Amino acid sequence: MTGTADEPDKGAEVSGNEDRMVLGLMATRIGFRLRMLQTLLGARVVNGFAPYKLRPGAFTTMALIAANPGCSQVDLAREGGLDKSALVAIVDELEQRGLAIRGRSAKDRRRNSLFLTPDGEKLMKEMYRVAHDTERTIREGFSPEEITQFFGLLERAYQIVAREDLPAS
Amino acid sequence: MTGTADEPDKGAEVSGNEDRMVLGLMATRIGFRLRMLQTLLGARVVNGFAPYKLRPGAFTTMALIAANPGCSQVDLAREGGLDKSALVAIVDELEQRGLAIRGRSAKDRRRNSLFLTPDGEKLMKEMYRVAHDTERTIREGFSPEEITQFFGLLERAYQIVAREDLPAS
DNA sequence: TATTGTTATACTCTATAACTATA
DNA sequence: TATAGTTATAGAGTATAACAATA
Repeated sequence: MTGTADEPDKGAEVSGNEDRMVLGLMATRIGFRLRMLQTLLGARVVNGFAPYKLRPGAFTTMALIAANPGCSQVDLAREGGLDKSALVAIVDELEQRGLAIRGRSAKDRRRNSLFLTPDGEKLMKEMYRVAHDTERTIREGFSPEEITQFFGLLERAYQIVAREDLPAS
Repeated sequence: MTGTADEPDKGAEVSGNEDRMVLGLMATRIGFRLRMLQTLLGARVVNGFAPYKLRPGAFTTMALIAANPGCSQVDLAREGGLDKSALVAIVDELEQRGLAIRGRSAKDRRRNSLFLTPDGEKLMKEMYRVAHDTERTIREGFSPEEITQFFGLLERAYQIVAREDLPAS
């Protein structure tokens, strides 16, 4: 849009530090460290899941349905960090592929009660192994105590933030 | 596309567990815990940065330029987890707002040497406080030792994964 | 031949709002 | 009036490939 590259001070030749990068202030940002690690791991998972031709979120959705048979789509949206509208397409896909079933709740007929089919259970477990394998070397590089610490800190941090975001504080 | 909602077994009324959700297999997935926490923190940061009318990545870019004056755009892309093409728009914006300068490297004239202006330094520090504040209660909920552990584990996990993704293993 | 910066493009993901049916 | 599910749409972010300049 505004390609003015002929000012005297803009194209000036300068010399600065062209060595290895340091993180500076970003080193103390939890969100930044989280994102950097997740970007790398997420790319691996996308790669590993590619053969299954399922959209992102399908595996998480299947795993949560398996752990909570009969749950509703809003339950899944909340727990999986997605919007409820995004879940429609995911559940559509799972149903069309014969991996999940949309039943109707007997108690509240607005809600869908979601279940995995045997095929869905099987595929979910297979994808879990794929996903878990992308983190294998991290687990191998950590001691069992460190793994426990890591999950504990992640869980506590999440609870702190989630609790604050709920009420009208 | 295929809205067949009249099979007898699809709309069947069923009853399942409609209580609180559990994570099941997802509880042991590092990537899932990372994403859940980051989704929450990211929303806070987006919210806090809204008044500045800068695109996501602009703050990270400024902070990394400040820590590495004279760095190039590919340096920033690699360190910030972005594509180099995404950085063009960000640096364009920073330059147009008078927050950063694109100099030309004297050693390698393909490279831009990036610097923050005094205004850029000032704004970057202000935004750092905003971002840091979104994580305040996590830090307050952790002991100093736990904070150190948390960053240490995050850093080690990142190094493990990053090291594997580089060579042709 | 490889790399930096750039542009254009296509694609995906997400966010929003509106609508329905139920409560 | 509020909630669950659905749909449509617009917007933002990302990835890809191609190109020019330089190494």
